Amino acid sequence: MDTPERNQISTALSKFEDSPVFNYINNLSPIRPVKSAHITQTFNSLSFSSPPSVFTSPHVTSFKESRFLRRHNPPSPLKPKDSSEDVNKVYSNDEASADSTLSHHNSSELHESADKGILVGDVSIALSIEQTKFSDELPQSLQYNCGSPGYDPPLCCDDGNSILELPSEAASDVGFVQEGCKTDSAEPELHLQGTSQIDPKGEGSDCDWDGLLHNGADLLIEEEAFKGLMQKPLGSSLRLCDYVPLQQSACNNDQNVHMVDSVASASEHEIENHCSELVVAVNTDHTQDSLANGSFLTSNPNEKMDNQLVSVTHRGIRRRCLDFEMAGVRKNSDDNSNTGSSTAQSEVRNASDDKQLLPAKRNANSQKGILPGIGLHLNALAPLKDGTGIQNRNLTSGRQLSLTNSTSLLLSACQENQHLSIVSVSVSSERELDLSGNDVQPAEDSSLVPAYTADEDFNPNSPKKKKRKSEPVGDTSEGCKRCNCKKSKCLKLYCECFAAGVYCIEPCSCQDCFNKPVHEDTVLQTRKQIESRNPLAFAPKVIRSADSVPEIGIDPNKTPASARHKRGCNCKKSSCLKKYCECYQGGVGCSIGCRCEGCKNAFGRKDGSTSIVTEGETEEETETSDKGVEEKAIQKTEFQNIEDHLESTMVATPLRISRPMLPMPFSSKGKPPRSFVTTITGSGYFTSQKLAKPNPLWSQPKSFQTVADDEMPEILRGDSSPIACIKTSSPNGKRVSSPNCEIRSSPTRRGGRKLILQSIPSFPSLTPRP
DNA sequence: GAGTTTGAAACT
DNA sequence: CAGTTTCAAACTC
Repeated sequence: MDTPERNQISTALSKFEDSPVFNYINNLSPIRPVKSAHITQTFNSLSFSSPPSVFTSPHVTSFKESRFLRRHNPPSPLKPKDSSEDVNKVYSNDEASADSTLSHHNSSELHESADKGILVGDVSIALSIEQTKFSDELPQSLQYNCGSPGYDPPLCCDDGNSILELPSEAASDVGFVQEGCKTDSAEPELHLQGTSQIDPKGEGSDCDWDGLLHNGADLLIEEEAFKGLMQKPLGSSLRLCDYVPLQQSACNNDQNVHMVDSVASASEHEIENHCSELVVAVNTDHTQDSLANGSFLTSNPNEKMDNQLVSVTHRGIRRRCLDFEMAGVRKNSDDNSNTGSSTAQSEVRNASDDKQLLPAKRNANSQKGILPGIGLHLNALAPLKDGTGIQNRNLTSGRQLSLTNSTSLLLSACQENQHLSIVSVSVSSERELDLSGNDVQPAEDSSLVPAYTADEDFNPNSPKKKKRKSEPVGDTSEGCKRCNCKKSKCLKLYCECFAAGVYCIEPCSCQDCFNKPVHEDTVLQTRKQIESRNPLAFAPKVIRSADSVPEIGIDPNKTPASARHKRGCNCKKSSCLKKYCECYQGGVGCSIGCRCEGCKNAFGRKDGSTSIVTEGETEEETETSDKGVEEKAIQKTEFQNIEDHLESTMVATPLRISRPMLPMPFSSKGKPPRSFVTTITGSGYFTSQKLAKPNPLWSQPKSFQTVADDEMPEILRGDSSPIACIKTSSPNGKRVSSPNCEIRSSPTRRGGRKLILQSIPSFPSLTPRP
């Protein structure tokens, strides 16, 4: 049974990998045939699982990783490490000493693996390719882990094997393991852990664990969560403890190990989804395990063992918790960090931790980034003009996965950005690519420099922030500076940052700002409220088809103004010739939807004469009435297309928290224009915040084109109603462009087929909420 | 930097 | 839905 099952299991695991979370859930159910999971398989599965977890909460992994990194300063060189191991380490760290030995290996390995795993997860989301890579790597990593130089990989392998081999026990254990592992692919980890546990590896790790425990709130949180889980399922928890000792006492306790793993994995899975859920799942797992391994439960001589178990469980929990925590942790961290800079805070924490722990900040960052992905990125991104730059770098770096890269980059780049990175990641690696392309493009180049600097800064972590602050990158300076809200608490659309879906950061001069990661909940709630009123509230105000000219499939000419303001302006005194006019500010011509008086918008007048300035040309052309009509028709069609894209994209993107803010150099001040610009390209949507100022008229005409690249703060989007994609008529009857749906501009916006939304004649049905 | 203008956002 | 108020950016000095 065992051996054959093992094979099956392995295959099954691979399957699971495909849909880790779901699989995991399934696995949780005892239904699944018990399998002695092969270590390798488990590893693979783990790796795979991680990706799914990523889906749930990629961020979490990142955190874990970061933590691990910290912990592990020493070893992690092994790239391919089992996430499981890492996880284990983490958990072990929490608890401790006994596990520590194991944790060591694990930790180091975990770090890498975790990172990878995280990355994988992210990647999986974003890129299938990356996933594949990870999967590939994972196995290797696992191997490495097992035999990883630093750590005692072999042991793990052995353990795993032994476990598998174990007959009766193994069967039961395996079953558990499988369940747990399955989803997370924790098996490998478990095995590793078990092995590690068995072996004294952990010793070094012990220290790490301790450090981890100390490390940070994250760890603490995890631990707490873990503990809570453990405790809740008293039986299970006890079991764990018991098991642990047993394992130690009884070297073989593969079962125990399995148990742990299973639990951990299960917990992890759950964690990914929800902490509470995780806990429950864990409990269940434990119970099961305990049931299966009654002996283990009973025997728990050594706390260490318990620790191990706990650690193991923690791992799973951790990850999930991490993910889960990410939000919470972030909050916490944010709170902490917030003191300094809201966005940076979390990053800082992580960074600090990471720094402490290890050199591989990247990983940590990436990890962090992943976790945080939830939401905050906006800030990170925003401040960045850099964001783009970062992404680019990532891309350029071509590290593992674009996602990972992006995440890592974001993280590194923007301390706060981690969140962003996540988002971006979630979106897709493609974006990054696109971004890179886009970013690279024109306008931002100028900004890029600063951005890069910022990025670099980010990499260094702490320095990043400083640099940012200290260095106002050209664009960034502006970008950095965002709002100056005094009464709105930055929780209203008055606040540019909030409106842009970005957290306020240091550069902001706002007072009583609540638009910080610390107040993420508040921010999200507020957003929801606002969106409930106006689904497009956070949508880019200006939808621009990519630059009309280049892009197109559509005649550039036809697109008078490359873009249109979603609602249209209502200018009375500015004649739409000043930034008071959102249309003008957005570098787009006024359209029929505008209620402006005396429109003289250089980009195009609403009367149709709108000078449509082809973006490239920027100049307004006098309108082409003909064009106007055609455009409208086109726009409609395009719009629909766009909507489709948006919808698809929206759906795809879990959270759009982050918007990379491109630092658009705006006019003199250089602040990004209020309105976001959304460019729709065939490839994707990007919404840029204000950053982009398309207008040539503006300080930077290029920005326009390039600007489009800005990604909307997807975070917000995510939060924001999915509606975004949908075009809706504004409440006012104004046109509403799909805000959220940001189409990622292809790397080459221009080049890409663009859907030009310009003026949207009407958003008929789609408008969800007028 | 302070004050004014402007129009969007929010409120009624 | 319209009118009013609030708000913060844009602008001016």
